[in-house]
Amino acid sequence: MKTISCMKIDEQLLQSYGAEIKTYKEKELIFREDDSPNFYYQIIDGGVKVNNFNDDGKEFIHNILGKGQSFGDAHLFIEKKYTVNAFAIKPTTLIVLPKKKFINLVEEHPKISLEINACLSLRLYFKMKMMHDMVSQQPSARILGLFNYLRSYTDCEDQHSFNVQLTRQQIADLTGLRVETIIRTIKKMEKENLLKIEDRKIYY
DNA sequence: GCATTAATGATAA
DNA sequence: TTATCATTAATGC
Repeated sequence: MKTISCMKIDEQLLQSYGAEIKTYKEKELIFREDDSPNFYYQIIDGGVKVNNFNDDGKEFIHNILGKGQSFGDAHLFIEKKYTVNAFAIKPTTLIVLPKKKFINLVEEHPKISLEINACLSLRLYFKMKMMHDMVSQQPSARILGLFNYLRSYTDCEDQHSFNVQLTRQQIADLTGLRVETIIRTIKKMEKENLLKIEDRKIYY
């Protein structure tokens, strides 16, 4: 079966609809909780994390995105405010298209509309799979669930050599576990051949 | 040197 | 068993 990957929208096309290039510094806010979604965002270069904070002020990361990926798209089809924040985690260049123009683009390009549908569906599918693993008490199950989810995003589906480009702290914030638990668990998992660690980098 | 990230040990819940 | 706290080592700028 041919998988429909999450194709980014052609940058030229976006620009022909009036998209702008925006740059963000590390740790700069892109949008915050309760903002009204007004733009389609696609990453040209850099990285973005989507998170929020619980009552104790602890961070929970919902997602970390890289080059070529879009975010916040689901909010453009509904009238709801953001429930999360988005931050640049490194110097980042985005291409940004206002909501109305995005809708125009989608209306005039049914094929792209279908791709966006497939993309959103795929994300939902893997998110649900991950949620299933996340309620597990076993730290290794949560980590595996997260890694499977992350791998589903990447184009390069090289089995066994997917490089997890997250710090252990970020993995902890994504799984709701402590960083020490992550460190100790992934070492155990390496011994069980569930993943590889080379040069402190995690390969799954 | 300083900041960040990773690793490890001790102890409490 | 995991969280928490403290400490130390390694890494990158």
